[in-house]
Parts: sequence; C-alpha cells; structure tokens
Amino acid sequence: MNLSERIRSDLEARILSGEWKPGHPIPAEHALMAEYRCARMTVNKAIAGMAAAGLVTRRRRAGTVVAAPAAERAVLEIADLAAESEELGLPYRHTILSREMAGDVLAVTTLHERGGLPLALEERRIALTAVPQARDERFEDVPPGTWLLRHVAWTEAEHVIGARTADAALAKRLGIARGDACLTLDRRTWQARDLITEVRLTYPADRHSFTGRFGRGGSS
Amino acid sequence: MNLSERIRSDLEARILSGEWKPGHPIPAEHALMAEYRCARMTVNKAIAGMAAAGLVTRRRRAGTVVAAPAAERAVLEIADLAAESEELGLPYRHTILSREMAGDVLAVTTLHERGGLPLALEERRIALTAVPQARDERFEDVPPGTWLLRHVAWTEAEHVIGARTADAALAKRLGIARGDACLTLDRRTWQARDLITEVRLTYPADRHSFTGRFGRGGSS
DNA sequence: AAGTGGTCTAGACCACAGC
DNA sequence: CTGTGGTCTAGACCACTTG
Repeated sequence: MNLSERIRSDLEARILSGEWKPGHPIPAEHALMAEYRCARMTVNKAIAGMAAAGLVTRRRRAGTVVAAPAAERAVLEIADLAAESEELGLPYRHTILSREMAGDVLAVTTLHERGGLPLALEERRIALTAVPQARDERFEDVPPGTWLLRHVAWTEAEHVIGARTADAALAKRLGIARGDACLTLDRRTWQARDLITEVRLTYPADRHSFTGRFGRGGSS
Repeated sequence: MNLSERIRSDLEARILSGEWKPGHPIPAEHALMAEYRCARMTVNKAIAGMAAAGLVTRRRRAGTVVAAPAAERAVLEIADLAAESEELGLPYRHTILSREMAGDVLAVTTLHERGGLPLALEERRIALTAVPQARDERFEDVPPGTWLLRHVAWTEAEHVIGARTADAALAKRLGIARGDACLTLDRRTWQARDLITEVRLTYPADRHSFTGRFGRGGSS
C-alpha cells in the first residue's frame, strides 16, 4: 500500500469508526507531513481523494473537516433518517413501537416522523451475537439504525428497493389511506461474514424517494 | 480553470467527440509536458483523474489508451433490461408503442416484456442536439436505452426511485390491476453539461425490484 | 495578518512490461 | 535495455478566509 493510501486509510478509519464525527477537524497538511515524515503533496493527494469522495470538506483557512453524509447518496450508502432530517432542517422524532428478544435476535419496530408526519416504519432484527451491546439498549434517545452505525462498523450491505400498497395496519401507522403506494427498502448489513442486522423501511411514496447521482469522477 | 483541468478537459473532448475511439493511445506524459510546457505532476494529475473515472486505461510501458465504454457499470446495469433478462435466461422482447419528434426532442414509449409478461413501461425523451444519429433510428432491433448506451458516452447520471399506484391506462399497458403498486425509476443522463436523455421506467412492483450490494472500498 | 488549502515546479527513484 | 507510468520529494507562489 502506498504512503498516500495509508494516510487516507488511517484517516478514513477514524471517520468511519465514528471517532471523528461530522464537523470534526482533520489535522492540517503540515501536521500530517510531520506525523508521516513525508512531503506535502503526498498528504495532499490523500486528503484530496477523500474530499473528492465527499468524505471531508476543505476550506481555505478554515481547514478540513469531516463532511456530513450527503442525502443524495442514500441509495448507495446506509441512510440515517435522523441525520438526513437534520440536514434538511426538519424536526425529526422517533418512537419505539415494540421491542422483543427472541434468543439471539432482537426485533425492534420504530416509527420515524419528520415535520410531524410519519416518514417511515422500520422493522428491524439485530443479531445479538454480533452486537451484544444492543441487549440492554432501549433506543429511546437514538433510533436503532443510528445507534448501530455508531456502535458497529459494517463492511458490506445489500439493498433491495421495491414497492407495495399499504394494507390497513400499515396505512394506520403511516397516516395514509389503505391502498396508497409505499416504497420499501430492505437492507441487510454484514460485518465480515456475520449478519449484523436486517431491516425493512417502508415509506409513503409521496413523502420519500431515493436519489442517486453518479459521475465519472469529474465535476459532479 | 486549472492547467491540469484544462489538460483533462482537452483530452476528454477528443474522447467524448469520438475522435479518439476506445483503444486509441493518449500521448505519453512527457509529450503532454512539452505540449503544455508544464511539469509532469500536472499532466499526471489530469490523466490519473481520467483513469480513476474509467475513461482511460493506463499500463506501464504500454501507455495510456481510451477505455472501452462503460456499458457494464453497475449503475447502468439497472437499466439494460435486455442484458439483464439474458443473464437470467428469460426471453425478452420490446415493442415501440409510440415515437414522436418535437423539434429537437425525440419522445419514445417502449414496452418491455420478459417471459411473456410486461416488465416495464419506458417513457423516454432524447435530445437530438446531443445525439443526432437518433433522428433516423427506429429502435426496432435494439431498445432505446441499449441503443443509447452503445452510441453515446455518458459522463453523469441521476436516478430517482419512487413508487406510485397504477391508474387505468398504466394498468392496462402493464397487464395489472388499477391501484396496484408500481416502482418508478427516473433517470437523467448527461454528457458533459448537455442532457442526453431522460427516462421514466415504471415496473409492476410484484415483477421487479432494484438490488444493490455495496462493500467499503470495493464496488459491487 | 496569518494560516490554510490550491496548484505548480523540477527534479528523483522505482517497478514493470515490451523489445 | 528502454520507455512507460507510479510515486515521492522539497520546495514555491498564490488565493482565500477567518480572526
């Protein structure tokens, strides 16, 4: 591995692990030059790549800080409804509807609300073998998805996006009419080869869509 | 505009215009150094960016050549229904329902069928200013999406995935019941800053879903 | 004013793949 | 062996922005 790749990898590890949260400053280039005993170009290449990937934001004088996850990357990356709402400046709230333990699996149902309207119903199963700390967590302050993002590093994820019409029970929970269209996102997340969690998020179609923008490395 | 960006832009113009086809060699770094009277790092930054974007392929000693078009990229796999069906071993067929020219815009409606069942309704608009060859194309052998992938290089794409319920007209075309849930994919595709095409694909929810698998650092 | 990133220079050595 | 890209060095000047 290159030196510049190693620098980037070291920095990314701190960000992805949650040690450096969005807004946290990255050491200045001259500091990293000293730390890794290398030329500035080498450090610059590492950080410039992270900036191009949207992981950090760079501003002259102000320095480099960890970037807020982009809402438009929701399709490709793990979505965090609370953080997404915060970026949009909309009030967010979540309610735990149920929480049941069955052997090594914790099942949690959560309702997410944004701007006073139900945004999504979350039905999640968490593998306690992979995440033993979840056994005593009530998810009252932090919703399960966000909590998991903070407490466990994922290495692989699978998304399946589909659609369905709301039955009576779902319609009631989401505050929509029976028969209305809903978007569903089924996600399974692994750490190495261990399944951490699987979740189904159901959104009213008129309140949410998934957006992705893809460039070829250019000016996006 | 930077010097390195200008170099990249100059090279990309030759590739996107078709002057340099896949396999055509890019001038070596030392040649570009001389042409632009700059240091090698500056040239390198320009070409390295293009290589990262998949526009060119670099090999030691062999040099840099224009890469094959990115038809196989994951983003667009979502789109090529014919290729997808072939992989699944299912018979695929498409029918052009309408084809209208309005000024510099060609509007084409296509029905995609797989295994004898309607799979998707495609409503597409093509900018003839960006793709003049489309003016005389009937899309009888190759559906519009596949045809475009083969005839024009894209640089940026935007996807929006949503859901809706089928109205009477849509239900009839897709062979489903009115009120059934449908998945919609709206995609806009650009070459440089020019919009090439925008398309809405509508799938019956019980016949299609979008799947993506993502790792950290590796593309799926 | 001072410190940050943005960009560039003019070298250098190395690994690799063809000849 | 030679020419290519891959990477790095040790500077430099500039633009910008914040305090």
